[in-house]
Order: sequence, then structure tokens, then C-alpha cells
Amino acid sequence: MDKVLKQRAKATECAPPRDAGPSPVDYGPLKQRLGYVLRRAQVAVFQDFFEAFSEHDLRPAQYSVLTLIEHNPGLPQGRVAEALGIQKTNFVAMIGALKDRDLVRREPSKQDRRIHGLFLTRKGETLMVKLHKSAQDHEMRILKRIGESAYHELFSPLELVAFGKDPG
Amino acid sequence: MDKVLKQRAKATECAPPRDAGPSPVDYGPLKQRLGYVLRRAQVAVFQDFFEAFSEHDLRPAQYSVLTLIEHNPGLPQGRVAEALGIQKTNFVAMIGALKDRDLVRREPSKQDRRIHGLFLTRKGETLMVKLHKSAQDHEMRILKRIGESAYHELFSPLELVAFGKDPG
DNA sequence: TATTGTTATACTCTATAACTATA
DNA sequence: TATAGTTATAGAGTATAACAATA
Repeated sequence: MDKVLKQRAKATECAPPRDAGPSPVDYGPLKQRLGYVLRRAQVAVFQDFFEAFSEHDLRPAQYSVLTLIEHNPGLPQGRVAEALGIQKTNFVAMIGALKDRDLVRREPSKQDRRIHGLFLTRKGETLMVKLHKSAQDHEMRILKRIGESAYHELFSPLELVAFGKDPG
Repeated sequence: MDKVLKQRAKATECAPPRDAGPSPVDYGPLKQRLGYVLRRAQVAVFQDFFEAFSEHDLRPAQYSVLTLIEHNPGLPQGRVAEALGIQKTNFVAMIGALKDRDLVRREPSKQDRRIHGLFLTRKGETLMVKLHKSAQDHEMRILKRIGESAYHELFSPLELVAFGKDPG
């Protein structure tokens, strides 16, 4: 970090030779690959999210699970997993962890005892208020970082890529 | 899959009750979370990429490594890793795999024998032609899926998110 | 026989600490 | 002492097969 500053200073001293620092890397066609730029962008956003949510000891996927249950109380476990693109087999441990923390409750259906509906506990509902606040703060940081117009331009085409349809 | 078609047919039969299939899931604020939509979009794009590159037995990250080496022959291992956002410690095995397949060559610098420059082998260079073609076909599939305008709208704001600066 | 949820398992990705060889 | 690269390891994330309980 300090090294960059030193190099800048040096370049200012010996003005003419525009050789400031190591030669930049040529990304070739990489930045024309949607998958690559998408991946790097996702990692950058998750990094901020992750730091913001470390105080709650929650990962992005856990926030998405809790949010879906909050808005669809009683939805069968399998349908929650499916809606989030998580395989049911990997979803078992996720729900287990949230249940162990007393954030989520599982209730077997009386009509079909194979089905286990998911609900937030009181503690879970209370926590969601804080989580949504943290999430909104996080969104605003990203917005400030890239500018309002860039931020708002992203959602519509991204949903098209992700879900194959417009925002709806 | 067939189930959806059956439900559609049934809904068409008993026209009035607009109850076609299970009630849709409410995503709540999730689709207003840039990280969530970004993640789902990235997964969707990688899925197509992954299928397209399975014929070459290459993963997305490996394609990015080969492309960077192709455009920066001799670049030290650590700088390749850094440019791609990969930790040097995890990069060792990646390069090892590509070297074992005779796609990449490592050449110790004569000025500083700690540094190992990376180069494509002949075989690697030959392969890149096919890889770039597969990658371009993949891009065109995504473009067709979401439309030209949505596709082109994405790059500039995504680069801002990912790298903190405009396309440049 | 099909569906919901489960266990076991394996492979990839990512992160940290400690090491080597060079400088 | 600092840097480039390495090893070992542990934790997530993701994928498949096989199973129990229920319908």
C-alpha cells in the first residue's frame, strides 16, 4: 500500500519517463466474458456483505433462507430449497444450524406427514429486523461505491440472466 | 418438467379459477439485494460455461488462468494469481494441474531465482484457439437468451462493482 | 410406485499458518 | 529482514447415491 505511494512520488520527481510501477496486466478477452466479470463482481459484493454480517455470525445463504421463510411461513423445506437453488440434500444441514440457533422451527404437516413446513421463531423474527437493516446499509455502501445509475442499471438485466424473466 | 405441462393443461380445462399450480414463492426483499441477484446470475452463466467446457475438461478458473498467461507470457506466478484474485497458496495446485497436462510451463528467472515466470506450452497455445471459440459461442448463447441490449448493459456497471473502475 | 426428507460421502473452493529458498 | 513460492490443513459449497417414512 505504502509502496504505491512511494512509486507515485518517484514518478512525480522524474517527471518524463511515464513508467509508474510494474507494467499492468493484460486481461485479454477476459473482461469481455460475462461469467468472469459477473464472478468478480459477486465476490466483491459478498465480501462487503460478509463483513457486515459477521457481527450476526450469518452467511449470505443463511440470510436468504431466513428471508424466504419470513415471507413464506410454513413453506415446505423442499420448496424453500428449490426456490433458492439449493439442493434439498445440502439444505438439511443449513436448516439444522438455524434450528440449533433457535431462529427457525420445523412443523410437520397434519395432512401429509412427509412435509415439514418452516417458520421463524420469535427470536428469528426479532433478528430479521436487524438483518434487513444491515442488508440495507450494505446495499447503500455498494450504491455509493459505484454510483446510483450503475446500481439501478444492474437489476433488470441481472434478473434476466438469473431467472430468465424480467423483474416481475 | 412434465408436471408443469400437465398443470398448464388442467388450468386451461377449468378456465375461470386462475389457480395454476402451487402458489408462487415470495422472495421478499431478496431480489432487491444486489448480491443475491448477482450470485444467481453468476451461477446461471457458469452452468452454461461449465457444460460447454466439459469437452475440454476445463473449469472457468482454469480458462481465466490460461488466458492471462497467454496475454502476459513470463508473468511471475504470484502476479498471475493476484490479477485473478486467487490466493498464491491456492494457485500452486492449479498451476500444477495445468503443468501436468502440459498446457503451462514454469521458467525460473535468471535475475531472481525466486521468481517463476509462466508460459503456455505449444500444446497450450494450440488449445487456446479452441477455448476462445468455445467461450465466444458461450457468450453468444447468453446474449441470445437475455437479448442484446440487456447483455451490453451489464459490462460497464459490473466492472465498476468488480474492479472499482470503468471498463478502461 | 412416487415423494419428502435424511445420511454418507467426495470433490472443489477458499482461508490460515508455517515452512523453503532465495534476495 | 522481506519476498516468491510451497505444504498442510480446515472449513464452506456443491454433487451423487442410497435410504426411511409416508403417501
